[in-house]
Amino acid sequence: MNLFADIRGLVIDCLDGMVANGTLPDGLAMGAVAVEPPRDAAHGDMATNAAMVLAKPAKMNPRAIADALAERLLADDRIALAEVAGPGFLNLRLVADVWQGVIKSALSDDGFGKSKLGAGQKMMVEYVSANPTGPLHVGHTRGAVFGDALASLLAYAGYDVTREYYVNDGGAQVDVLARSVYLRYLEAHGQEVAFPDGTYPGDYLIPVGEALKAKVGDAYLDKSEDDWLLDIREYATEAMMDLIRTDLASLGVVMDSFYSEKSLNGTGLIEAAIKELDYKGLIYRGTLEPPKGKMPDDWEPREQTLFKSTEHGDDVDRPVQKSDGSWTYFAPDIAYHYDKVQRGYDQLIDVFGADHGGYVKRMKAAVSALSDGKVPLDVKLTQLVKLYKNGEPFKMSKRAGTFVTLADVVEAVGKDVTRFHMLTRKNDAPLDFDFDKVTEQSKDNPVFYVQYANARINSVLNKAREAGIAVDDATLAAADLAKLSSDAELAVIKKLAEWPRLVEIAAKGHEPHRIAFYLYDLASEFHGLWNKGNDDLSLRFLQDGDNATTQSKIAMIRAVCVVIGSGLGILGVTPVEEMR
RNA sequence: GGCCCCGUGGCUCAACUGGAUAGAGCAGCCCCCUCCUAAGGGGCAGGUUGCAGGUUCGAAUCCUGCCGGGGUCACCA
Repeated sequence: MNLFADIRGLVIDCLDGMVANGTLPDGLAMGAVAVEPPRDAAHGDMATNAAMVLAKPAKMNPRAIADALAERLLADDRIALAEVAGPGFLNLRLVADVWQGVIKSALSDDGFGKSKLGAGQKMMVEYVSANPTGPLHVGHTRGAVFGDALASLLAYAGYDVTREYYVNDGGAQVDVLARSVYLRYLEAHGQEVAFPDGTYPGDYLIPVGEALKAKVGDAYLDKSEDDWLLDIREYATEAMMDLIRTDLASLGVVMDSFYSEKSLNGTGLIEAAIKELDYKGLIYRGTLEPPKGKMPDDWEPREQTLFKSTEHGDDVDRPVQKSDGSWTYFAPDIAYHYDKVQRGYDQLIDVFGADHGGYVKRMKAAVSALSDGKVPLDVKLTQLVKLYKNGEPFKMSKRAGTFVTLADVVEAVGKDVTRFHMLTRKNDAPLDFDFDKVTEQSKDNPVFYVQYANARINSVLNKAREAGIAVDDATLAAADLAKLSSDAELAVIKKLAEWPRLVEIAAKGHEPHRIAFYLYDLASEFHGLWNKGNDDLSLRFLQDGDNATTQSKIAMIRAVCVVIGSGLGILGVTPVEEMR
């Protein structure tokens, strides 16, 4: 049940009726007609902009449209009041039992708020995709949390979602990894080793070197790189992916698939993708201009194979082959996205770190070209995470050893806090992460605030059970909900009614942070009502000696609990039943 | 210099994608605990949405130009 969608449907029906009897002209586009919660509760329960959007195309006075529309709406028994306000808004007030029905729906629907918006469209969310050369750090953590919550949100909104990780196991960086592991392997054999520039000196490779020794013994000692590079690369990459999978699991992130870059090499897939572009006339040999304004010292003109990405919105054409004929990094990426298109996805989302911002236009150009503009690609960039400890910012530095990994973060503050906190900001806004503040148990910590609401509800449920009152959902859904008629209670119910609509807005915008903010608002309504019970005993949830009223009130807070559970579920956060 | 993102009370951020009087939290001041967890709630104060134009019934939101902050910029991935 989506009350706002229902009422919008009613508005559209009324407008159609007005077209049918000649009040409105034919052929009006109704798409912009919206039914929204008002910013100010004094304006009523819902507002529609129908009169204002239609005034111009209909060449009519908005008030005339609004008046006629109001008359028709009032004929519906859900509408208690419809009045024209401001520049032509039509403010609606609904009869109380419509609101009370929201609770029934929340307690008995299978997934109140679940939407069919996506209509089963195939959607791929690619995220994390960190190089398999080491553990995940804080930046990856944000991308992982964001991508994962977005995927869950889309699934909740009715899309058929695949979560995929693109494994960059085909480039030079995995050779570097292999050499670094080889050094650790020598070290495991008791040799003194130094880590020259261009190798990874991190401690995390020590156990990999030791494990390699345990596996192959001295087989690679005193051998040239040609003898071991491929084997060790394979071995080390697997070890790193195990590490990464473990990191992700500790965050509650589970991918549907890992797609290997290496699997594109030597299989003709890159060639096929480039050929497809060539077929569309988008591949040519040419020489790029040097970048404007900033001339690299060692710039020299080179003839390369280029992709005419400018025809699909990019600023300059991009090389797919280096001057020596080998593929650039971009080529397998094109092939990978071509594969996504061929696998039949209707929409693609890539989640990148902000440092990949320069990559967005060419990737979109590639997908646009390869799908003939049919498959939209949305690239979401997650901004920097700024770390604080004791209120002081501290920089991450590999050299100084202040390298903060995903595992560090999860260990310090836990999965739930990490996830929720990272979703309380839009993806394109920088995020402060203060190790002390995020675990603080107070109101300025949204994680806690929402969890506390949930815990309070559970506490009341327990008390009710102890008092021998039935509080299972079926009983509650059948309670006499007409008893919920105070303004304070209706305010909570109205917030609940927004949930299905909010899910759709968040899903359409690819904006999971809206879920976090909504949950905070909902918790706020709940805490407010709770406190009103201190002054006005009739607002307390447990009404001594009046089980029927108690059950109706508990039905309401149980509905809050259901929505908090669904919302936290989307964010990947476990609701707590008790604070401690 | 080109491109991308950001600029909203002292601080950190929202604003339902163009809607009504721009909302929360923190910090400040004032109130509310014999009572379902006060780990909470209520109130006061605080704003020319970086600046200047434009588009229209209507702009924090869209367009143009500046200013400031961040990211990124050929044969790296």
